[in-house]
Amino acid sequence: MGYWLLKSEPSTFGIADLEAAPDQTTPWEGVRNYQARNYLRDGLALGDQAFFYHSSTAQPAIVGLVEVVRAGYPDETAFDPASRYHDPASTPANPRWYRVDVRLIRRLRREVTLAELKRHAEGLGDFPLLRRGNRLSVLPVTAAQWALILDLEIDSERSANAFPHH
DNA sequence: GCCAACGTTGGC
DNA sequence: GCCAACGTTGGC
Repeated sequence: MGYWLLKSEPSTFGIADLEAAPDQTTPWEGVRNYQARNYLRDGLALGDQAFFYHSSTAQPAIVGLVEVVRAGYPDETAFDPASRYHDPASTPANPRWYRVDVRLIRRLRREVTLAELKRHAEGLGDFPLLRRGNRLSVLPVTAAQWALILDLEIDSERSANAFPHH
């Protein structure tokens, strides 16, 4: 099973919006970056899990867990001139952009903030979210990173001790 | 194909 | 609101 991190600005679509959505499920659409598109089209598989991350907000943080309930398929918002995500270069015959459907597994018991993740940078290893200048809105997470972050959710001190600095 | 201009992202 | 990072566009 694969693990991922999905960014969203809570002012656009936050964890509360997902909670309120029918079946707590939403298409993850509007992604207009090729690398992120490739992950959505080719990487995220049915049953994969992902962190729901709030970006561009006062306290950037991982706030929930979601599951992929439909693997990559064309993002039809690109075909719609009325959509903010419209892209005339994408057509039904030759779609340029893709989306997946995700369903909420649960909110985290507490938010795991970006600042906290940075404090555990050493234990997390090469984590794309912490890379300088990172702007990818869909990014892969290793099984070890997934497990460490879920430990942080429960007990940040214990997790810090489990991955000590020198 | 190069690269300057421009737009967007996203932390602070 | 600022600004660094960086992807995209378009002239040449």
